[in-house]
Amino acid sequence: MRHFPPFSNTNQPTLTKLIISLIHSSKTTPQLHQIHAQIILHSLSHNAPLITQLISSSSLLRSLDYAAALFRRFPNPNSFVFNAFIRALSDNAHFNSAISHLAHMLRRGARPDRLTFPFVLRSVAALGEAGLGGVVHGLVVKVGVEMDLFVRVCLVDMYVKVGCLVGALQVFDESPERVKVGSVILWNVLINGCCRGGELGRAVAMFEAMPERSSGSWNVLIHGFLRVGDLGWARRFFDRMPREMKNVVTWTTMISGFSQNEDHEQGLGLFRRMLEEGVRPNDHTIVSALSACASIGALRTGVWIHEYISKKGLRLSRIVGTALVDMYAKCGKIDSASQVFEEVREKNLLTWTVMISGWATNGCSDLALQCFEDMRNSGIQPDDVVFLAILTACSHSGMVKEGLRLFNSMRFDHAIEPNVKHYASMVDLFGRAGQLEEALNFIENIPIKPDFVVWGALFCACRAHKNIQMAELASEKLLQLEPTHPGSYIFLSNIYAAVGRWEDVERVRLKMKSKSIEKPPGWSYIEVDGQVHRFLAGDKTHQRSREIFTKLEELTVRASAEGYNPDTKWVLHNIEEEEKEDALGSHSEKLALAFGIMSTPNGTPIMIVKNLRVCGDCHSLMKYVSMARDGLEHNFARVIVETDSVALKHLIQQDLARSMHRPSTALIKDFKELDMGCGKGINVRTFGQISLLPEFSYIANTCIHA
DNA sequence: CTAGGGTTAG
Repeated sequence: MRHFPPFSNTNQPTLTKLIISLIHSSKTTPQLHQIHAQIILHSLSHNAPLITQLISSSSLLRSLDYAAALFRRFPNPNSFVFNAFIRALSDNAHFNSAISHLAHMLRRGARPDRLTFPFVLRSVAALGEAGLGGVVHGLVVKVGVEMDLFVRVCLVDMYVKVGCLVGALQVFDESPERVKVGSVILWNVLINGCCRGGELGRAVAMFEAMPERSSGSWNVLIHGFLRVGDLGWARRFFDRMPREMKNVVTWTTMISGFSQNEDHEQGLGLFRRMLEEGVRPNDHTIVSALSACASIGALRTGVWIHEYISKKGLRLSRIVGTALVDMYAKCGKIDSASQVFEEVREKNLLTWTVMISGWATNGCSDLALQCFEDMRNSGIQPDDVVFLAILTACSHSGMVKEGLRLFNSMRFDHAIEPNVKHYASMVDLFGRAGQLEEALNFIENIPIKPDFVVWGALFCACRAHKNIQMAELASEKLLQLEPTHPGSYIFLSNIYAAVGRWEDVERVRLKMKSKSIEKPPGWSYIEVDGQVHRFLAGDKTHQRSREIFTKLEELTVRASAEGYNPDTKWVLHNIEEEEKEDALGSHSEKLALAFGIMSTPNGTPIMIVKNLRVCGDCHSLMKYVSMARDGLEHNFARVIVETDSVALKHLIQQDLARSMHRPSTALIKDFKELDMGCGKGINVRTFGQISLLPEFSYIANTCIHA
């Protein structure tokens, strides 16, 4: 924009219109600066419409500081200027400020109108301030704009979001009939409110009663069912929804909803169907699909989505890029993750966090630390989550000093108050390194109440370093904190088993039984030709069940011929169940792997063991991985273990992830076996991801490369 | 006299 059109002989209204259209077409803040300069040159800086437009455009371009400067310099802002600025504040999450500018507006004698309240109400909703909501509602009535549809919609929405369904219903009921009939959106907002308030029955009733329905109504209701985990009803309404009404939002809602309810396969199935039906995915869709891939380790599907993005020439946005990095990292393809990471322009904190924890969980602690340094050098301020990732990297690789340094730097250099997860990570850091006294001392000095995970970390360290007194102390705490958690008993039993106190093992087992605490069954997934199959222990429901069992028998025979003897020392014996499973030889992971081997003689079985609960499974699992490798021409198998068992996390982490860092020393027993099974020229590589957060899933990948 | 807009995919 070197040359401005000759303005001298243009009259003012035309000029204003011209400049407004120029502001509209601006794509960057510097362009706005140029236009602003011209506005000043033409003595138009008191022109309210122009400044209004400049404020909203700079807000759109994320330059709130500039918008604020424009607002402050404007001598007597009228309601237009105020409205634009309040909206800018609300759009940029400055909710308190947005609300206080309404008061400011009243003091300055600018009259709020039907376009002021929506953004103030949105801010109130975001803050969840029910009391403030009532005050603003009062003002709406006082100013006399409560019959405006836009305002009403925002009022209802506000009441919904501050958790006041009664208020929302009241505003809706008070709305004149013509408004209710004419406005689908008012219904949608209220149906959404009923869903959020957990009143699904009411939501359906309103849905059936409304005069006409557009896509949004269906989407809101389907989303409501998905949010409460009712996949069945979500599906029923989705199927009932007319085909031409299903838009990107509908499909994305379904994909991410199914995935968030742990049905990642159906989520991905829906994604495929969506493409078949010719609906174009957007960033939201891609991210949901990728996150489903990451959860179940569906690498092939993930790669396919990556190829789809490239093929369609879609720009690798920051959010999609971040999702891709995460997917590759969680599927164990850390080199691909790193490659994509380099391609992402304008990385933000999340992008860096994903990459850093990717390095950390894939066993590359020094690269994680390096990445953290790079992030700081690029001027991005770390938060509590990055620190958790980086502390994990330290504890995985035995860098106690570095971990302690970072922990202190977090508090003193960055003023980030550690939370319970950081404390757990520190206990893990000391404990893993064998500094048990330091770990215990640390727990005793933390300012908040240590939770199950903190004591669990100490316990696992005690077990690893065979300190039975401290282990008993820890497991006592665990039992106090979670008396019904099977893990509490398994912990205690394990430590007794480790030192051969079998009568104590039995005592714990009986105690557990008398309280009828049981471990829930584990299940396994395996991806074959991009299709994910799921198995339970002893599962005979698979179409090719007979073949699978035959294959499994063949593998079992071979395993024992190779001298495979399950080491049950670490297992909490649930005799009946174990015997049953062993007799059938049908642990879920064995079934899955047998199926994988028989289905992909030349391919890459990727197996996912889900919700694994018993420590011993890990052992047999490793054996089967090595067998899978034997059974494959390509000498490559991948196993992903997902569990919420703290004990198992630590076992796998110690047995697998650790040995990666010290490949030459102290290979754990499982590992020796695995190593032998692999034979010459095979490079065994393992990596584990540990999360100390119980709500996070745990994934350990094992790769055996030729 | 005039500029500016709402719900649903975390």
